[in-house]
Amino acid sequence: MRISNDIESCKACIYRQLLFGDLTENEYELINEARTERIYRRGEIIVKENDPIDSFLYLRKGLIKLYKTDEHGKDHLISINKPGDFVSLLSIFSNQNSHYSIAALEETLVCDVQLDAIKQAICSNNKFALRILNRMSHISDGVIVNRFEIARKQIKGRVAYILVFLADHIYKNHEYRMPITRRELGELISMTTENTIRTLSEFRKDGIIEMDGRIITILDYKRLANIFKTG
Amino acid sequence: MRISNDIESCKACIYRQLLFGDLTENEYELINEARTERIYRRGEIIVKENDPIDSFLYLRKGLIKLYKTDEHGKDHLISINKPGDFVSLLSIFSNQNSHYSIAALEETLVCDVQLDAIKQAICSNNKFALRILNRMSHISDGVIVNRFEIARKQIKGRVAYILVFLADHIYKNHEYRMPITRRELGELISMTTENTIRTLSEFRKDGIIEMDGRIITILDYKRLANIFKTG
DNA sequence: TAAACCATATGACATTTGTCATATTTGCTA
DNA sequence: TAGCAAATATGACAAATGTCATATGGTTTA
Repeated sequence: MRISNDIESCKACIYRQLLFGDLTENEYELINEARTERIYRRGEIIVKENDPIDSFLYLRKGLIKLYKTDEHGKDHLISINKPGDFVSLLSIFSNQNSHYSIAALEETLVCDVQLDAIKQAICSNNKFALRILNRMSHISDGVIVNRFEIARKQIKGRVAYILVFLADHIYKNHEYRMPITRRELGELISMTTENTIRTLSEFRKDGIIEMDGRIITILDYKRLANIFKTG
Repeated sequence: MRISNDIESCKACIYRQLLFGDLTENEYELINEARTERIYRRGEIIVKENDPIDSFLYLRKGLIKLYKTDEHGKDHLISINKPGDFVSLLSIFSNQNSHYSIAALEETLVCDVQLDAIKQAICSNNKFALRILNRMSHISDGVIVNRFEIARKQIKGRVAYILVFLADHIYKNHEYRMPITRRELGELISMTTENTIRTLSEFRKDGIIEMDGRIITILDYKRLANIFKTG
């Protein structure tokens, strides 16, 4: 991880409008002074489970995984998030330590705002408070619906769901570089690595996808979407 | 469902302190005027998936299930909640329709506050805004951790998890009347009704629990907790 | 009160998923 | 660049879970 000094960049940041749009100049300056920018490389851990929460984090660029580690040391992914999903909101404001870990899946730019500054802004600006509540509703709903969709499907439906999720929501393209290993994909859908690989191979043999290492190409989107719908 | 007229009751309500404790008399009166009390019998639906959200709901008494219905008409339970879990917060403030249904598992008293009044209180009282954020963090964290615990276990661990959850969190007793059918229990742990029943029978044969219809008695809490820990 | 329906229960068997073994390829580091 | 560790891949078999059939008891409703 390295600290960035590109403080000017935030004047053009999408969150300036999306999240901080209602703040006055003064309030915005307050936030900005409590803010640091950090760059993480693939694989680096941004937050570790049980870390105390004293910052409000948001992604400016990149991709992260949210996960928990069980008592045997096995990881279980909860979600994959891109900028726009304010993941750190989930445990924030509960005055507790984080229930989750966060790690970078690719080069990721994270903004870190001291929680006290955010709380101050919430107290001085009511529209901002409502925006935070609104974002939080969206994010927790998204995570719960995702986990629900996975829980009720069998392995083919689960793999198809993730492949379509990455194509539609993350990369907006039928061809993309898979951001996680097969093992992590298994950890995301609560299946073993072997069966996850087998299912991908099956999709390849059936002509639904093409695989060249990490590069995935969805050849028959309709069929894939149907597998994911019927479970 | 019937409307209650027991408006006086809210002076002694636990939420008066827990959630509304920071409000001024005026703000509290505003909330109170936008409030209705409803009583639901076991089985009645409180909120239906896709209903527009225009109220802030909280349970005063009783027990509810949060669930989604899939395209085949099969229900999937997301959680079981008692007073203190403000479930309606989950989708609220997102300006959307509900992603979930809510139904009463026993006679349940629900307070319904017009969302506009809540928003007004958030805008006029900053401490209240932080309280709402705090509650929301807790609730969504709770649901996500629950789903995570279930996803990573096999059927015995899942059943044990729910039996312990009901004993420790809901009834605070090793003997209780199971609030859901075996089918609903299966829907909660994402397993078939048959295998859910089989697992309960196995626990009974092994002397871990006793069953008399709906009445469950945990005989060997230690062993049950161990099954739920080891998966 | 009888009939219909649903919840509980269990067996037999099919299907899905996990485990273990093994091989090859990829990517990282000394 | 060689060597090592991890990722990808596949087969054989074991274990877990689902499906279908059937039975019984309880509850609701005509």
